This record gives sequence, C-alpha cells and structure tokens, in this order.
Amino acid sequence: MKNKANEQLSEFLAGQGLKSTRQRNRILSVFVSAGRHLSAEELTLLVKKTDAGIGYATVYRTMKLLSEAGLAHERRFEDGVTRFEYNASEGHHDHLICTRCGRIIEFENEQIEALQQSVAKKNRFLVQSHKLELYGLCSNCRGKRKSTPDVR
Amino acid sequence: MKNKANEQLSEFLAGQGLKSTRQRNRILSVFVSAGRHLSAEELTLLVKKTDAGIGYATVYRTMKLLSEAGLAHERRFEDGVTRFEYNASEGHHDHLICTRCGRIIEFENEQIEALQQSVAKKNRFLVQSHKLELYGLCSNCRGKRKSTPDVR
DNA sequence: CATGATTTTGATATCCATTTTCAATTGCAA
DNA sequence: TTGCAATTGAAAATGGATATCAAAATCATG
Repeated sequence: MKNKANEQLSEFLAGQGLKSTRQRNRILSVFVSAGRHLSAEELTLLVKKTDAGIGYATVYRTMKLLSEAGLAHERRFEDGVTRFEYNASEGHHDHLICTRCGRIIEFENEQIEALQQSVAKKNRFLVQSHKLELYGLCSNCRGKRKSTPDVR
Repeated sequence: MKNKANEQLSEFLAGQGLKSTRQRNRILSVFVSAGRHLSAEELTLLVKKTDAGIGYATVYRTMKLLSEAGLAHERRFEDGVTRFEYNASEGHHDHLICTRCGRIIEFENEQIEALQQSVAKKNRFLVQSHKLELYGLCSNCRGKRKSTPDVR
C-alpha cells in the first residue's frame, strides 16, 4: 500500500533482520517527497514538522541505513556538509552547483567519463569512484546581484 | 637571501600592511620543502620539529593567509580533512587519489576541461571553479593486500 | 495476546577539525 | 625608544557527525 521507496525499505530491513519503525518510514517518506538534495539538518527540520519527537541522531542513523539500502546517496560538496539525494534508479551523475543560490543541477557525460578512464590508464590507476563538481552561477543568478535561495 | 616563496610572502604581507613574522616564514619554508599535500596537522608536526613553540592556530591562520597570497591551495578530498598543496606557478590540475595508501597524483586534461565547459553551456551555467577527483588504487596498490602508507 | 530477547530511539555526551577569544608579545613606523 | 596595531599561543568555542546508554518499541514465539 505504501509507495515504492517504502516497500524497498521494508524489503531491505527484512533481509537484514532489522526492524521496521515509524521513524524510519517517516524519514524516508519526507526525504523522497522533498525531491532534492538535503542535509541531515534540513531533513530533520522537515521531519519534525510531521513528527516532532524524531531526533537528529535517528535521522543521521536512518540516512546511513538508506544509503546502505541504495535508497539514498551521500554527497559532500565544498561547504563540507553531507547532503543526501534520492536515487530512484539511474546511474552515476555529476553536479553543477550554484555558488550564489545553492541550486544543484545533475548531469551525465559519457565522454568525460571515458576521458577519465584514459587518464587513469596512463597513470596505471584503477578507478573505483569519482567526483566531478562544477561550481559557478546558474542561469538564474548570472547577472543578478541578489537571488532567491533555492537551497540555503 | 630567502628563497622565492618567502620573497613572495614578504611582498604580499607588505602590500597588505601585514607583518612579517618568524612563524609565518618558518611555516612557509617547511610547507614548501615538504613538497606534497599536507593537512594542517601534518604541517604543524613538521613545523614543531623546527620550532616547538608554534601552535596549531598559527598554522591554520598562516595557511589561510598563504592561500590568499596564492602560495598555497586548499584541497578537501573525501576524508573531510583540508590539505594544502604548494603551487609554484602552473595552472589548474585535478587529482587521482589512492584509497589504499593515500597517494595523490596530479593531472591535467584540457579535453575534459573543454567538455566541462560545454556541459555548463548547455545548462546556461557560468563556471567559476571545478573539482575532479578520481578515487581508486594506484599502481603500487593494485593487486596488493597491504601497502606502505604514503600520506597518513 | 502476552512474553521476552533484541533493536531502536532520543537526549545527551563526545569526537575531531577548524575557528575564535583574549591577554601577552612582537613588528615596525615614527 | 616608544606606541600601537598586528600577531601569537593556549584554551575555549564551534559545528557537523558519531557514540553512549537507559527507556521504549518491534516482532517471533508460545
């Protein structure tokens, strides 16, 4: 009866011998419906609107769990704060990050990925993962002095 | 009489109305002669061998200063610790980072840079800076079970 | 449905890198 | 030398993330 994400969570928990709890389901629901990159703090604030009794620690723990379950991905950009993104399914992607309004745009580019492999090969290096982030001004913020924050 | 880096520092300090101090010169000298990426902690340990009275706070403050002076670049990789690299002159480069021994290899690739620009253009995004990191196993660590730590 | 072993939770303490505070010291122009 | 702003070192504060621990909740079992 629940949405797909929550079903996936239930499966994962059952498979790991972990328990299904109100908190875990609530946190996942809020996270998914937010539909954007969220820090643990932002997520906690959203969650508390629905269920004031859920604490920070539980949010942190749950997000780690969701990462293990493949339902969330941890991202840490320049500001040093870990943010989570909901990963419905698709593969790897990289990010454009607006330094003014915080907007995060995702992109994929196989040509770049291929070149990365060739660089690695030249250095006899075996790539396990990579991170590509482009920082700058998004279309909304170019040429503006002020802006409406999108994400903090 | 000093080396080039220290001369650059003196110029920068004079230009900013800041003072030349024993600590600042000592820290820069140690940093430059190390010739590799160093965290503030690693650098402090090295500095203390020469001059035990220099504290952490001064190292942090000085490295921030050197960054402003263009003599150092801050880098923060996945482990969340800020490291500094001495930048003699050359332009931008990216990194291959060994997840086993911590070795850091620098590389440049204009093709990748060009593709980044095209991605940005498609998204009407103005790039100010970027970060590309490839994590994996270096040539020494491929096929090994254990390794000799290079950094940390 | 009651039991009880095992998990989970929430509040709080702790960790760790970095920054700030502040009184004492130092650099340097006059 | 003197005077004052800049700098320093030690220690406290900060901030995000993790660990601790007693109380509460889950859930297989009887």
